[in-house]
Amino acid sequence: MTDIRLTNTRTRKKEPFVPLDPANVRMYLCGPTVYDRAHMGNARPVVVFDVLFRLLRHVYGTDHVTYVRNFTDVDDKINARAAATGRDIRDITEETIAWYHEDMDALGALRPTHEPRATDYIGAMITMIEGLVARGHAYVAEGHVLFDVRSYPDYGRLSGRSVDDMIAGARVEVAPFKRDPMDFVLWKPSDADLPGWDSPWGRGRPGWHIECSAMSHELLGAAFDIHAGGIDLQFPHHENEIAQSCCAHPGSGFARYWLHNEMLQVEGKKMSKSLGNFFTVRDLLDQGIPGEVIRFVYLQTHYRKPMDWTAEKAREAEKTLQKWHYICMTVRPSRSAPTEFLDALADDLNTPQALTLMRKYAKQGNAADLLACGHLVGLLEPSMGLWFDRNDHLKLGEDPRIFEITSVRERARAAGRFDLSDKLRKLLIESGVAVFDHKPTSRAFKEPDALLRYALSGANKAWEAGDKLAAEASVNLLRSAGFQISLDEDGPSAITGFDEVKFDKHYEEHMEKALLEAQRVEETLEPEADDT
RNA sequence: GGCGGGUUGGCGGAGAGGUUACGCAGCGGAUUGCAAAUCCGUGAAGACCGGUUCGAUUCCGGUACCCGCCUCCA
Repeated sequence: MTDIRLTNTRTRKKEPFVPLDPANVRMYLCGPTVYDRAHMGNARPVVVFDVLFRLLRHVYGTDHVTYVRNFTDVDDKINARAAATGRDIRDITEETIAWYHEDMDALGALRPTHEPRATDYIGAMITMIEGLVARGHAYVAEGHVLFDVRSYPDYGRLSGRSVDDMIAGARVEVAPFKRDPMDFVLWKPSDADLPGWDSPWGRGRPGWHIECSAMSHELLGAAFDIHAGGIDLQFPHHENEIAQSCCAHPGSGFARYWLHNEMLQVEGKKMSKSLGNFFTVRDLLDQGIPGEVIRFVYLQTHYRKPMDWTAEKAREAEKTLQKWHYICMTVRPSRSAPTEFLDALADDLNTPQALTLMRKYAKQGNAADLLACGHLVGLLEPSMGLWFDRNDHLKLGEDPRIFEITSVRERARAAGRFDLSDKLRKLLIESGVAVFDHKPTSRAFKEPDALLRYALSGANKAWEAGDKLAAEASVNLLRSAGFQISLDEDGPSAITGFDEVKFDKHYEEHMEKALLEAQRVEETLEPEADDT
């Protein structure tokens, strides 16, 4: 069995991963507060811990891993959003959850086993808080219930700070009713305008932190294996979760391995609205950057290092994935990924190393392993590769006409009739098919870009040579294929748009013509074939 | 002020106390009837100052700079 090693923030060490129960490995990831589209930073933990989920399923068995990722759908940010827009809170959270699913699905993240909503667990939170009060770890003050950090000696251990240190340089909110400035709210009163639930302390709502403690307890038990999230959650969120959970369930130990991913930057700077480099996953998807490409970029940086999102990385990733998809088009994945690949992932999720190995397999032409590895990290999946098909990279043979014409071309080339072969190639390219001739064989697939390259360079060359008619012919060809382009005194303009429907129509018409021509060529070749 | 992370060749980005990371770009070459592509080779690094060591980019200490958290934040 693959030995997984993970860096545990709690011990600051890379440790062998030993689950409490190999038949039910349990992990919890802090999910989003649902009031807005997920931004690029939100998506990083989702993707990297999705790889962990996949690895655990691979090692322990698909049915032996329970993965919980919550939705925090009660929070003052949501209330503020509702107040600002006049919308119903439930509308906002429902819509945001649907968006979240759309966007994370696009990134190839598997849905967790459970996606609990905080508002469905208010009762569990109240029970937990009652327990904390009963054990003397929490106290009621002015309608609030507060956690007493001094009652938990290990408070600060996860983040490596002591209560006294924190207070020293701190700008903590010193509410007069707090026994200690670091005490945090478990329950707070709601006025009539705010969402609220009846509780022993009056109508109110939970504070931040308690929802994760309650939900992880309900779904995973008092002790479970992995708790993950962004490093920014280390303090105070995770620290407070530990304090609550360990005090509510003494001796349980709560989560055993704490994993934290480093933060995301954009072009070397912190992502922020004021710098104008703030964007959501949806923004990138809408720009036409496929989710699979975004995922690849995430995986190319180790999760415990700061990651920089750049347009350049996306371009490189897209190129690599194009190549890989092409290589894998006709193969089935090998039964299991190579050991070295699993070892890379098992070594604290070394995804950059894993991708390097995939490059190696691609270079070796080892498509079966490449594909198997891809599936293990959520790449090259049929559902994710849709963008590849959407770009009309259809495999050889998928359109039987391309296959037929290509066969005729191969025979023509074998017979030394390059004139006939070239004629057919031209027809293919003008139809919108990319053609690559190799020694005896040839491959071809539908690809608008091939026509674009061919006609655009043709138009430019003709224009420079002063042949306006030829330039016009090339431009017209492009137009007929759905490319928006104009021709004026300065020559051909840049492409300003692409109409896919128009292209498909163009493709169909030209393909029929090319097929007829191929049949004619075949007749020409026939006698020679018989003579030989 | 406290806590934590980072600093690798033109760019991205790993591992390993001593041996080529790898990818992109560059350069050189091969191959190809043409187009497109493909293939091979190759230079280049580890912020700075000390220490440990036969030997450190890799371990230890310090300095500088960058980033994050300490207040809602993935």
